[in-house]
Amino acid sequence: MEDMKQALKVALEKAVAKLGAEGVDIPVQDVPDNKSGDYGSPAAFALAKKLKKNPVEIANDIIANLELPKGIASVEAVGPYINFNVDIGSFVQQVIASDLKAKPRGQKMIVEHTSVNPNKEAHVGHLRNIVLGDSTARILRADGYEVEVQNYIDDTGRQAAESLYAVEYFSAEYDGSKKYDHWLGELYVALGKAKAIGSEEEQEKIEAGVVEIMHRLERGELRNEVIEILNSNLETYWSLGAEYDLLVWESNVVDSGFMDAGLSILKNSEYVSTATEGKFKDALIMDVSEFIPGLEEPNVVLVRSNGNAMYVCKDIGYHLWKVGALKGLKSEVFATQPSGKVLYTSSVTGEVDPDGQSFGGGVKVVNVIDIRQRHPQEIVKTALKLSDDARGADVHHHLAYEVVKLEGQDMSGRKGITVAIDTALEEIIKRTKETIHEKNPDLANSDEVARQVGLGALRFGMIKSEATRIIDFRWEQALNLQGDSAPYIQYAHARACSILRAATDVDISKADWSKIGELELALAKTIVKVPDVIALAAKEFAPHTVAQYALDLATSWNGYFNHKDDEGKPDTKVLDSEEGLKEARVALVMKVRDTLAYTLDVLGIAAPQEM
RNA sequence: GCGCCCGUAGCUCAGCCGGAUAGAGCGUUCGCCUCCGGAGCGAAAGGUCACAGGUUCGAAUCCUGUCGGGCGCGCCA
Repeated sequence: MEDMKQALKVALEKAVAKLGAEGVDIPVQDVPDNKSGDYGSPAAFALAKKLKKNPVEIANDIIANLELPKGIASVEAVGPYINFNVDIGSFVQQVIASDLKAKPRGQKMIVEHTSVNPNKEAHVGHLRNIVLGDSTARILRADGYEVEVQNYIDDTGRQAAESLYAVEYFSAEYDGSKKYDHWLGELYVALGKAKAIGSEEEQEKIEAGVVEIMHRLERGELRNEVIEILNSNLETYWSLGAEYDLLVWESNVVDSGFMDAGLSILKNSEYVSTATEGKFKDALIMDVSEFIPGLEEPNVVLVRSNGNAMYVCKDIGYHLWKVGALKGLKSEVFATQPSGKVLYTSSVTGEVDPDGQSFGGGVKVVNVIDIRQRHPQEIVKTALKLSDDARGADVHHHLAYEVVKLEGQDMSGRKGITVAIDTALEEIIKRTKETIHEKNPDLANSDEVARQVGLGALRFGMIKSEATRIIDFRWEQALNLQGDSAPYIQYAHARACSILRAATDVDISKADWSKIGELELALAKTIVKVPDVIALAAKEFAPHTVAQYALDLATSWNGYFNHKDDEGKPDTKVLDSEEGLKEARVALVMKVRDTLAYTLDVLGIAAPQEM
């Protein structure tokens, strides 16, 4: 059905060819609401020079030579524009019958998101990452890709070490009175404070303690301690509806030899060399100047002159594995997630691709990482290019998102100036419960619905605008359940469900499509855009386009629902419609409901039937 | 200094691979439940699309420059 524009394009190109202008690309677009026609083309403008005629004349010439494709009722020239009217009945009927979902492509995309340091509770800055990543994964899946979601666990980093040392330093004992990661986060912040205000000896003591923990982490001695934190974090991620295929631990990337193997590969590149003189003497450096603009220094250090590899080498090794240039990451079952999907984890004691799984080796990797990490991401990307991978630059996409501020202020996990995801979710669900109590006190499963609506609102706020926008997290705004929000869309869906509950005895096979009109057509024209919207969002890794579309569709449906005639009386009452029209309208409402639910699902937002 | 991102209504944002009068939400004002759900709908008011050039039949959209704001550019992670 989305082929309508394509069909018009072909028809126009044929007509244009007859006029002596072959091989011209003819655009077909939506017609603005105030003009007559459903689809239109400004083709005449482009041909004016070539044919040496004025556009209005050309438009008429084209129309004279045009064979209307099936489903088009009429064509007219509106000034220089060529506008088409579809056959309303057959168009709407076809939209309703069409499958809006993409076919499988047989290609695997690897999406890495979350990747929160396992040392504290996740906050609303991380929320943006998780929601963006999870939505992107869902969009890619909807566009026909197989998607493997990975969550990278930095188990050898300083942050985890600080938190674990803080427990020791304060001789703290976990008593279960609060969530483990929250408890640990407080100790982490307290340790930072103790270090900042402590005496020199105290600072040295803390530093020595942290370093010792780091060594133990590197030796893998504290895996269980990290798992405890991770489990606590996972509760949060799962509560958001995010799930993963594989946890990849940094220490396992090293154990698997990917870092060394990656360096071996890179050493074959003419851009990588060991400096024999100058400030990088004895260090392994990579010349990135051809690939990354805006650097004063063209070289980046991969291995220090003392022989220690830079952090980015681990990332390079990991990514070479992601794209299939390295193999052999061992893994095993880690947990069963809320949906029942099994989560695997990298592990030295596991095996390569257990249970018939096939991890890694994606045609493309998408990394959801904040925009400040752009530079190291560029280095990884450059390394992939230099690794002789024929697919070149396109294998790596950094989905860079701007930071989240808190009431206009910078957040800081280190200083504890944050709002935890758990807290935000709890608050918004509380607010939603109040709203339900007020508007629909008899709602049966109100707790679950409140969770779905509250979570939806929270997620939607994170993806409704472009990733390149700074988000200012403000409570007043976050707790608002009206307007440009998920509840608005969910409400539209619930309304459609409400009608359909009362329409169970309607036999839609008795629909008389000749009875429907412009109002139904407008709705159908919005519905039919879904595949294009999903495809564009997948191509550009832009979840916000789906969010904006969902709002459009809900608006379109709400407008239809509330439509009144010239005397101010409702004229779109589905169930009060005459025979034939009623059935057609019910069929359309079903399509609206399904499409709203589908787009919400692609955004990871539930569509309750009542709210 | 160089590079990247952002600048559209009072505020928060869509629109940006060029097309017809620049669209929402919040806020303000007015109206709409004897009508399938008012978390909704309709209307009013609110815009030199930062500024200046350029390309084009046509520019919020593409190019150049300027001005504001943010971020990045380490033998840190």
